[in-house]
Amino acid sequence: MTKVNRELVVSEALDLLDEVGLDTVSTRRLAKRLGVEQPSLYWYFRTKKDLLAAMAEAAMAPHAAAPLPAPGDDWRDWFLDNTRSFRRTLLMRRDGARLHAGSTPANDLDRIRRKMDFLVTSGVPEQDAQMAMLAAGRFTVGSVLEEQADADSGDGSDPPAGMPVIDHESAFEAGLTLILDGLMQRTAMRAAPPPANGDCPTFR
Amino acid sequence: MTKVNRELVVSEALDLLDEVGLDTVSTRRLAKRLGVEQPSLYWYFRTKKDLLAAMAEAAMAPHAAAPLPAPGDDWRDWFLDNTRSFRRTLLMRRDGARLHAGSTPANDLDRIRRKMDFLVTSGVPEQDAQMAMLAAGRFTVGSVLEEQADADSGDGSDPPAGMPVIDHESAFEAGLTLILDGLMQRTAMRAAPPPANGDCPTFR
DNA sequence: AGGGGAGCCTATCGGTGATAGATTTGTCAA
DNA sequence: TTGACAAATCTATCACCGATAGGCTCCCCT
Repeated sequence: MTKVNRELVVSEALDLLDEVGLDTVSTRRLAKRLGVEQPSLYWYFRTKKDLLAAMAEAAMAPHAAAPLPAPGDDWRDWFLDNTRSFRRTLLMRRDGARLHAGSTPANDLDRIRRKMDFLVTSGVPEQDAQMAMLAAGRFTVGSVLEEQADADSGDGSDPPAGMPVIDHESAFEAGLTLILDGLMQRTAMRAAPPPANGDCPTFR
Repeated sequence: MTKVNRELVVSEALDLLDEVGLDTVSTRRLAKRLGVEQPSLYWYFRTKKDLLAAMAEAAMAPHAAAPLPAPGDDWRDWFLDNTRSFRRTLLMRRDGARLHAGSTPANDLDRIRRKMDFLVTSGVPEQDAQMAMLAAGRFTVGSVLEEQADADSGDGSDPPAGMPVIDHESAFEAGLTLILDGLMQRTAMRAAPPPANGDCPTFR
């Protein structure tokens, strides 16, 4: 067979995840798919949690590969796009949010710092920038978690009895807008305390 | 023994959860604690997922028992307190957020409607109110998920190497403030489009 | 040539959720 | 009083799971 290695295990594990869902991913199923016996996997990973952590990190590759903000970019647009990219990446894999939340991901510190620096340079107070990034991330995880939970559980019927069915995309965009608007307000308050003209700042 | 019943099973299961954590809650451990053999539990619950769902609902009792908003209340204060109550309830049980997120909870439709009506009556546009409630809930779940993940995984060392350690409570309050500020801005925009006087609306 | 590690194997362990089917217990009617 | 019937619990067993112990094979480097 085509030589097993750590990367291949993770890649095949992610494909298996898409096929059967997180609860059904087992070392035996994965081993069978790799044409190998189950204990062999323990050569590459000390424990299943380690495997899941590697899967979680690999699954986030698309978001991690996204270009960092350039100096000229509008920080508001970037904030929106960055959060959307995070959501899209979580949605790419079945149970992606659960996979991500289940592992304490080794944050790419340097990347985060670059993003923070960009916001601060753009005029966002450091504290506010940090809190907003955190909030947007947690809001996104919570959102995708529910979205994927809905998709997983049966889904083959008509439960919305009197409850308005909500579009996940719209709900996400609405929440994200709330966060950004809140952040802009704080930013504007520090930057230009009393707007001279008579109208409320619209922020583009 | 003191007669087993469905409620007792759930109650004892929640105590077990606090002691050993979600991953270690097994039907056998629970049975032993109840002075009963493992298959007996299947008289009360068709499946373990059903048991977990019942646990999740019971764990939310404190939040569900909180008083509904009264007509005179300030909707901003209520929005904050309601979200805080949700968070506090999730934090009361070990792995409370995972337990909650794992089950598609049977929403108390009537209660939600009452809350929505309160916001709308207070002058918040219905669409905005709905989106903000949703956003706050998802942000809260995401926040507590990470907070409890931190608490669970080891915790016995010094990982913050160069990364600023963040206080969960502060981070939650900051994010919640962002959402509320965003919501207030939208609300004010609809209610009083151009503020006549020269200063930006501070919203109390 | 052969030492040694990388890579995989077999065998097995204790634990898990779940089912089948017998057995006890409690209650109410004949 | 007895008998039926259902609620509640039991024993026995399944298939599967993550993990460990220890052995075999092959290939590279000296």
